Parts: sequence; C-alpha cells; structure tokens
Amino acid sequence: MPRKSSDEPGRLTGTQSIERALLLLREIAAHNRAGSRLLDLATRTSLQRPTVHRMLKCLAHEGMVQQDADTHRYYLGSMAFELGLTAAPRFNLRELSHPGMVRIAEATGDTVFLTQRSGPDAVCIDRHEGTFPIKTFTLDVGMRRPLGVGTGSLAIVAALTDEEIQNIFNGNQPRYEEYGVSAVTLLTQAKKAQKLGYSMREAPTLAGVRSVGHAIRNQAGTPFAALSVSTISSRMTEKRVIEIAAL
Amino acid sequence: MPRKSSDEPGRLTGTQSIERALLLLREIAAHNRAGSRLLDLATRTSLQRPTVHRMLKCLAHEGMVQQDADTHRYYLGSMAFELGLTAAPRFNLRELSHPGMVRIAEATGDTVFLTQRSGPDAVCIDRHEGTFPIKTFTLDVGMRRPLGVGTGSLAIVAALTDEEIQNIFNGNQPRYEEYGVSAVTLLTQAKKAQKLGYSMREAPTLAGVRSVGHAIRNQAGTPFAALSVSTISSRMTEKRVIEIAAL
DNA sequence: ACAGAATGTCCAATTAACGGACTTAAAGGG
DNA sequence: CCCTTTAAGTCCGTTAATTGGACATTCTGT
Repeated sequence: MPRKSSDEPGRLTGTQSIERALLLLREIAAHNRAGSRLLDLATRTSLQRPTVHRMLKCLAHEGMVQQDADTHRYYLGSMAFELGLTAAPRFNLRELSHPGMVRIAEATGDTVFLTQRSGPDAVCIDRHEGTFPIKTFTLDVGMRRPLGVGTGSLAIVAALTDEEIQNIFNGNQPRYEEYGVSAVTLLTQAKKAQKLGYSMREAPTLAGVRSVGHAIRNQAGTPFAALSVSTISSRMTEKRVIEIAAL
Repeated sequence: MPRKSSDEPGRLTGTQSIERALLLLREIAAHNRAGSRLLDLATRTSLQRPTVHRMLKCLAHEGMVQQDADTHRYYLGSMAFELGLTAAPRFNLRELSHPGMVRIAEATGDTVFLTQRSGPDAVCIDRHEGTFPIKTFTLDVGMRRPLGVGTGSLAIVAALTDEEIQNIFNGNQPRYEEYGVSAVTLLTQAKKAQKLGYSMREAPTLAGVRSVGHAIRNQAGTPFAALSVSTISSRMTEKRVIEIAAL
C-alpha cells in the first residue's frame, strides 16, 4: 500500500494523474520567479522523481510549462499564459474592485493588493500603487502562496468557519515552513483577526512594515478574496474597514 | 485494440490522461465565449463521454474549469486565469510588440492584432484599436482557433516548412469544418502568402473586410507569432510589411 | 405527462501509469 | 584535472488507476 495516508474522504476517483499534474502546476506557479528544479518539485509535492519528470516532460511538450535549457529549471509555459488570457473575460473581480482600490490608494497613499482564494492557496491578482514615496511591494501580481501567508490571505482564512480553517492549516502545514511561519501562530493571528473583523500584522521579513486586510464575501457569504494595504508605519486602521465595506 | 490509429511516431508515453486533460482544456478555451457542453467536448476531442466527464469533474474540482450550474456548460476556471497572471511576466511579447502595434495602428488607422502560435492552434494575445471610425473586431483577445483560420494565423502557417504545414493541416482537418474552411483552400492561400511574403484575405464571414498579416520569427528563424491588420477596404498592403519588418 | 436527449454514475477488464533501480550529465572540491 | 557528489533523465516489470460499455438520472421541449 503505497498511499501512506487516506487523506480526505471525499476523494474523487479515476483522476490521480490529472490531480498530480495540477498539483505540479500550482507548485511551479508558487515559485515562478526563481523557477523550480525537478528534485524540489518532487519533494514539495511528495511525488516520486520519475513520476514528476514524466509529467513535466508531457506538460512541457504541450507548452504548459517550459524548462530553461541551461539551468534545467521549470517555469510556467506559454499555454498557461494563453489560457489565462482566454479565461480573463469571465473573471471581472479585478475590474469590479479597481475603483475601490483606487479610492483606498488615494485615501491612504499606500499600495493596495487584491488577493483571491484558489483552493488551499491565495493568489495576488491585482495591485495599485499609492502616492506615498516609500512603497512597500510585498506582493507581485500572480504570486501564489499557501492560505494564511500574507495579510489578505489571512483575512480570507479568518472569515472562514473554524472547521475549514483547521482543514486548510492541516493540509498546508508542511508548506508553511518555507515561509517561516507555523500553523499555530497563524491560528492565533486568525483568531485575533476574527475578533477585529480585519487582519493585521507586521511583515515578518521587513521590519517596520505593517499591513491590514479585509475579506470580500460573495452573495452566499463565503469569503473568496481580500483587499489589503501595506504601510511603513501604523497609521489608520479603522478607516480602511469602512472603505472596504463600500464594495 | 481501442487505439484506431497509431498517430505520430514520436508519441511520449506514460501521460495519456494528462494529454487528454490538456486537449480538453484547449478545446474548452477555443469555445470559451459560448461555453462547451459535455457531448460537444467528447465529439470534438474524440474521447468517450464518461472519460470526458470524469476529467472535467476533476478539472472543475481544482478550479481549472467551471461549470455553469444552470446550463451545465463548461468554461475555463479561475485557476486558469490565475496561472496566466503568474506566467505573464515571462511572456513579454505583448510589451515588446506594443510600440510596433501602436505605430501601425496610427499609420493605418485600423485595428492591429497580435497572434501567437500555440501548438496546433493560434491565440490572439493582444489588440490595438485604430482611429478609423469603422472598426472591424474580427478577433477578441484570448481567442483560440486552429492554425490557418484567421489572417495572422495563416501568416504563421505560411512561414513554416511545407512538411510542418502538411502535418498541421492533417491534424486540424476535422476542426476546420466548424470554421467554414477546408484544408485545401487554406493550402492554396498559404502558398499565395509564401509568394507575397505576407498573408492577405477577405474575411469569410463579413463581406468587404480584408486583412493583412505578417509572421514574426524568433532568433532561430521559426515563426511563432504574427501581426495582422483588418480594414474595410483594400488600402495599403505594402507599407505594413515594412512597418512590421522594423520589429 | 411523455419522449428524446442530455448529464451523471458504476464497476469489471485492461492498459496506462507508477516507481525502484539504473545510467548519464553536470556541479563542486581537493 | 580528476574524482566525488548531486541532480537529471531513462528503463521496464508490476499493479493499481483509468477506461469505457451499460445503466440511472435529470433536464428540455412539445
């Protein structure tokens, strides 16, 4: 029995390799700046090297990923980009949020980020720069990190039910280490955010940078995205909540 | 023996289901405006209905596609969009081409399209409107069609080797019907484009609309993209070639 | 309310994917 | 410069995952 843990019970069947391929794509996407080596991908996905290699060869052949000829590192390919272009018209959250983001950026002078939940991850899908001369670019558009890592991300988590939070934190546990956080500290921060109604934290990497995030819910009430603001000092935290509520 | 034809010889092994899943994604992308029904996808991909259904369920679960709850139609999902955002920074053809597109649009007053090859397909990745009041939007950004359908697309084909052209036309043959063209007429047009150095044709759907396209080659000399211009009348065909050569 | 057509599900047969072991290529260090 | 280490890439017998024929269910139009 090679399957070490039975994982989720609601597992769908007959699609192991597709699931694995998509897992690989997500993992490659999460490290698209620096690229990923074969072994790293195998480790991070808990798949066997030959399996990863075979799948990547196929994905590369189809253009979903591309491999740097010199470094052998893997990146997302042109087909990923093209599919994104095709899918874009149906995902207008960016356009919907844009006026709100501009308003917040103007009111605060700081940079505003739009983050969207994507399964166990959160992806930054837009960024609007403020006028304040010291800019804090803690996120790039397209950046994918495990849910809980990042202020907007944390705001989404905090807005979920306790059961979902547990599931997510359990599932992402091994991945948190890479970002220098632990599931326990995240849980504490999420609890705090639940009380406040918005998430707030000091950037762990850059001292003196503080961010505030607020979740966006759909008609059904489930949070699926978040707006967040990054500043160098701790100015205005309440205002933002009001601003965001206007959306 | 369920495999009816041995297809290409350089077939890679151990990745059947991933190949099929990506085939589905491309097919969904090619009809993302109207969406695709299960049966249509099965027909177009020559896969069995249950197989398609199982794969789509998985892809939907992972967010790569989404199914309209009412119509049951399938569309590209949020994850496709997100992967595209992540991949975008590495694909700067758009930015590189932008000045050239603006220049051509200003010089001609017409709308300019940037088309990129994607395996057996071509995808429109950018569009720049001209000032001329009658606008001919024959292509939307993200639109995916079989190579040969569309003027830019045809320019790419014409710039390939005869062997490749044959392979592509053979492979796409069943798909051309949907677009009201045949491989033989395309071959004639491609030959003509090879002589001219650029592709030109009347839009088959709209009378009085004529387009001109020119392929873009990479360092190795292989064409991977094309610029094309759409006009209502037949004005200026040579100028464009010069303009495009400047890229 | 019914027929036709679509989506969705099940499960035994079989094949396609898996992964342990091996080979080849590239870094790194003495 | 050669030798060690580490990573990438390949092979192939085993077996578990995928396949697809047949059936159930839901929707659509008259």
